[in-house]
Amino acid sequence: MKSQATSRERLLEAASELFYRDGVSIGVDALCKAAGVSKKSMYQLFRSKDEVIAESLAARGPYYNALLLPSPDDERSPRERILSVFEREDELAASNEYFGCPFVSTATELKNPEHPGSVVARHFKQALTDFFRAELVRAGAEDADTLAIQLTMIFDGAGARAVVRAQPLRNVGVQLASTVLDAAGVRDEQLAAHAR
Amino acid sequence: MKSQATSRERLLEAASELFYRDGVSIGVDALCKAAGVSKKSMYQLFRSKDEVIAESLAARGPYYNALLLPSPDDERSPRERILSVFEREDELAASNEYFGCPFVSTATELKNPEHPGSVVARHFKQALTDFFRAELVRAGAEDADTLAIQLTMIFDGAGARAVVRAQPLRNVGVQLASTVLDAAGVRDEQLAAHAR
DNA sequence: CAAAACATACACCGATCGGTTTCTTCGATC
DNA sequence: GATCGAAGAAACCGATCGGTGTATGTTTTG
Repeated sequence: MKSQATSRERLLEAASELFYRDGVSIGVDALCKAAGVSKKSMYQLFRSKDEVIAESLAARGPYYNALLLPSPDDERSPRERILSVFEREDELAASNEYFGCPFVSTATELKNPEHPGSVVARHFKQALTDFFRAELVRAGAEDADTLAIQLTMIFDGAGARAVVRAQPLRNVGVQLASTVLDAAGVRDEQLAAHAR
Repeated sequence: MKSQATSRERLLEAASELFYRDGVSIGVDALCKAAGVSKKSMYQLFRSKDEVIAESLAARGPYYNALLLPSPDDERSPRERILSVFEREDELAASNEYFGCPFVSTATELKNPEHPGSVVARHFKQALTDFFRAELVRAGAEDADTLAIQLTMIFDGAGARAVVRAQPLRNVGVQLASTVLDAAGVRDEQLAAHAR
């Protein structure tokens, strides 16, 4: 027993890290070596490298959501719950190992929007938008759809800043999101589930 | 004479297009074939493929700026000049051949922030921020530095939306930028060079 | 203990990678 | 018309690409 995780789990975990850190162009040999799994085994667990890309990205979803999103029993106001996402992202970006949202990065590298990995990325981004939308609805905001998209754009814009390694100014994303919520009349005092 | 452009020009132009459309992983052979230049010639015009990447990106800068930024003798208000950038981006994104900002895309693929191409990308983003900042100063906005960064983030967030091919909702970036300018008190009536 | 199932290491496949070299062809100069 | 340099086509280099086949264990199962 070299580890209690299955070959599949080790493979997906190594893939998540390597594809994010070094790009999806990293070779299958290097990936298998890092995972401690033979190529043969990999190819009978997955049909192709592309499938590994897509599945490792999909597996990253819940983990990444847990990092970013407030827990469901976090009873702060919708506004605070939304802003906490940008605070989390800001913390991540400060850690020097953050090169932007992994889903956007991978989609950027894959180019082809039909690639299974791109589909996963699109779904994840929609899930983030859905989270924002649900909170905005709870807060009673008008035009929650557009606002949710705008918040997602701010999130990815902050990610792009990390990608190009612009000078790290803290909390710019949080401030920007605050401005948008202010303009939309989403305030702290609004109680959850008390949407007018 | 196969074309009036020099080998160098043809190479950089083909590189700009192929690296953007297919990614920087595209091979040197394919690049040279597309440019109608022999590998031999390429390697005596440039030291390495990495140098071609950086120079083709740098060459794209002025062209891309001309596409996005209003001309200096465009006499609209700073606010309108700023918003026009997001309108331009929105038009680009609608064209189905736009996969996000080329500079952010390339930096994402390169991973290494020390790569000459990443340096060029960082400079370009700073130039865009500088444009926003100059307009904001002209409009008399407070905290022009932070606002300029926020506008750049919105720009790149809209680019990320194009990358993941989210459902194309028009003018979301423009609206978002408007909201931010409204909140900052940057209005149309403010005349250029009449900063308070 | 034997048999079957599995996972390993590793050679191998054709293709392509970034980069170099050789040879040829062409056009300008004297 | 002879000479020279620039540029093109293409072979070549070792390395690596995604993917497959084989042969040797190592477990699990009966």
